[in-house]
Amino acid sequence: MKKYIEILKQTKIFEGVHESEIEAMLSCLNARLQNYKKGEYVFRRGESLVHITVLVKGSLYVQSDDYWGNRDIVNKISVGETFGDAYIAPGSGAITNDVVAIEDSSVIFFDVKKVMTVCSSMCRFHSMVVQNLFYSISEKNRNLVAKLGHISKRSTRDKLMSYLSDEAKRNGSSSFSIPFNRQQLADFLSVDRSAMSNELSKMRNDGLIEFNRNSFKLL
Amino acid sequence: MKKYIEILKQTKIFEGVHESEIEAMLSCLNARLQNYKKGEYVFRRGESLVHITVLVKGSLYVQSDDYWGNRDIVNKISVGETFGDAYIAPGSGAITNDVVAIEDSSVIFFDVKKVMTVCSSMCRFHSMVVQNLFYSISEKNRNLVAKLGHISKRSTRDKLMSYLSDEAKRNGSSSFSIPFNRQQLADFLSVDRSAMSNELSKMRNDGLIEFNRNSFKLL
DNA sequence: GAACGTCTGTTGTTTTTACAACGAAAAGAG
DNA sequence: CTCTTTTCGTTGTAAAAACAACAGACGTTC
Repeated sequence: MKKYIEILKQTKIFEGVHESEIEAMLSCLNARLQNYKKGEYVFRRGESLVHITVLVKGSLYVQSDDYWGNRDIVNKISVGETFGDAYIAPGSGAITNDVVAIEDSSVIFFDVKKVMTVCSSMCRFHSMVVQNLFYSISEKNRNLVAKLGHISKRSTRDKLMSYLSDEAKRNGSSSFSIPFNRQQLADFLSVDRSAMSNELSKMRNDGLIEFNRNSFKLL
Repeated sequence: MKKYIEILKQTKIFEGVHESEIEAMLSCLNARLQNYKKGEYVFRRGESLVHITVLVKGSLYVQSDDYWGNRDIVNKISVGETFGDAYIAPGSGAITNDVVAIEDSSVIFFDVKKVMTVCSSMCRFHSMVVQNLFYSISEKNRNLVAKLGHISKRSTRDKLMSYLSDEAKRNGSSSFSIPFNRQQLADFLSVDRSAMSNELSKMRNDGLIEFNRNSFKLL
């Protein structure tokens, strides 16, 4: 597990915590490392979470399938990010989405009770980690609101424009790449893939955008 | 401001903090009370937030209007709830929604720096309030995910079923009232009001639901 | 109780999206 | 390189949603 300290050091929840202190916290917080093969489930809908989880290798999707097989990709988790944070508060109930490995991945679990309960020796780090958790979930919250902003647009074109202009702003450039292929983007925006492809072509014909595969440019 | 201590005591972010301690914190955290008439804006899109805000009287909508006047009601704020939490972390940027009073309302502002910075005399309350804030925003996060679950359904009927069954579960009964009129519900689910009304009628004809105004029953 | 404004349900029309199916391009495997 | 699989764009058709317009129910005010 020690080989991942370098990665943990760069995560949001350990921001401001020294490397040596992280190492000390690994045992203090009952840290546990778990590996997953591509396609394996880290969490399944309905489970209760009692750990703070950090992805230290690979990548994950937070997704949910409805009765009819429509897949909604809620989020993509990259190395250094935590996930499931929203469900570690008491009384949160079970998680409503699946978390699945897109590639071979590794996850570190921290005992949530140990993190939340202030002890005498490490108060400083505990309160700092809790504060970092707050900032982290704040950011996720804002991302969810942003996604809601995209999806709640009435037409497919507006959804695309909302998403693409948001990505352009995030990248600070009118040219950028997106982390989705067409099917994944369609799932993310909750629209039909072919209809979306069609709409993208129309937008290109209308001189609004240029694109090639997952590279886009706003005009 | 003291007359609202009873209300603050029952809020999530002051859970576990004694009444007398809250009173002490009011001045310590630079609390400020502000009143709003129905229709007045508490926050406008583009502002930067530097306060933790608690609604102590009335009710608010978090909403956003797009260029074409389509209104998306992101959330309804009731007495005792905090709002804007997600934007008080450093580097959050400006808020993306408006917050407007539905009726005459009162809001208490707390200095976020004072809350987040641990001082010597009141560490215990500070860390508790930060933890409570974390739990609070966790809950909002889950609500956003739930709303995303509704909206990302493909058809209007599925959106309604998703929302109504969620409300039924929340109320622990197949009969319940919703806090929206038709237009507001349509805005919440990002669909057309008349089309939604139409679909509700079809669902009644199909024996799925009964309803009268904002009272619903699942069959 | 009469007049007014708001909310809700209904209908017909237009526009948009979903769906299904297919060929071409790209990526990957052997 | 060749074969296979995946991804992407396109098209026609069917289904669904948006839109516009209106009438009845309900509430409020004077």
